[in-house]
Amino acid sequence: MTTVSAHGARPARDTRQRRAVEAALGRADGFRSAQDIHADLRAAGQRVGLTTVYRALQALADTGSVDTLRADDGENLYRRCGSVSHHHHLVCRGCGLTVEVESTAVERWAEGIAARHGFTEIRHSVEVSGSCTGCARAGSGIR
Amino acid sequence: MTTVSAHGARPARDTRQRRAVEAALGRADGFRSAQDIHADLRAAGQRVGLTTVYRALQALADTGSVDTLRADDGENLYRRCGSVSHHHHLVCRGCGLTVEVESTAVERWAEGIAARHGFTEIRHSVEVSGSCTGCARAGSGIR
DNA sequence: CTGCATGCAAAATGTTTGCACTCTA
DNA sequence: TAGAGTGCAAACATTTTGCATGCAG
Repeated sequence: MTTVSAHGARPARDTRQRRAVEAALGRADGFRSAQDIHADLRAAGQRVGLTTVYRALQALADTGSVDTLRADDGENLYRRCGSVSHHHHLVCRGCGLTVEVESTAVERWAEGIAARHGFTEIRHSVEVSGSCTGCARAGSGIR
Repeated sequence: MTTVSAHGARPARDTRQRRAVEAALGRADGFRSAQDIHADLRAAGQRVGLTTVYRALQALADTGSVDTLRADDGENLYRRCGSVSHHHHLVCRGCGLTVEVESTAVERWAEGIAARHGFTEIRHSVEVSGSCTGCARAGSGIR
């Protein structure tokens, strides 16, 4: 990490495509990949380049206004998230339903073991996935 | 995922390249990517195809004899791990030094919140990274 | 008017697959 | 000897980059 100023990046210019990406992100409930967003926009008649979607999403992530998550297959997923504070996700592998969960317990645990091993500049990622009630009932057509 | 029998896959045939990959994995301390292993072998004079390395690593992962981890940039990392039981990793972003940590606390937390939200078939991934004492001192030439 | 933003095409990455050949069991 | 394992090349999928053009500020 070379002098990265997390969160607060510069404002970013206000363009049609930028707004479109944000809107699409707002419309979605769960996490969406750049490609998903691109398809959504295209389906909605909005013409925005894939490259731009990637750049917009990246910019939003830098700002801290969207949450990032890496799917099991390596795809990057984004989601406009409600709480600004640090939190983790509980995602349904069946339908993508996402619940934001908070846990000072885990945070502390991470800090703790890291410190115990002499590590500094801690960063952690915690993802919990499963099958939500609906999908479990549907017979786990789980990914 | 279609009918995957986690862990105990079939024995796998004993070949030179298979052994080479396992050996390379054993030589390394931290996590290594398929490409890394391939380079290591090649450097050691061992001639093994990249494809084979990928396949061998995948096979080992299926067996459960190696740990898998996804790097920040999406690369898949592997490591021959000591404990067979479930555990997480504390990785140094500077040098790759890895410490295996166990935590029934986190396990329980994950199960708990998942259950609270009606989720079943829970799966979770927890990764903690930071800068180890050595690297911190060296002035965080952190990735 | 300045220069960040856009978008196309091309490049880069990491990983997988088709297929003929090799070698283990 | 049967069939798993190997390896090369080509296919793939996602993301990034070069560069000419467009538009916000």
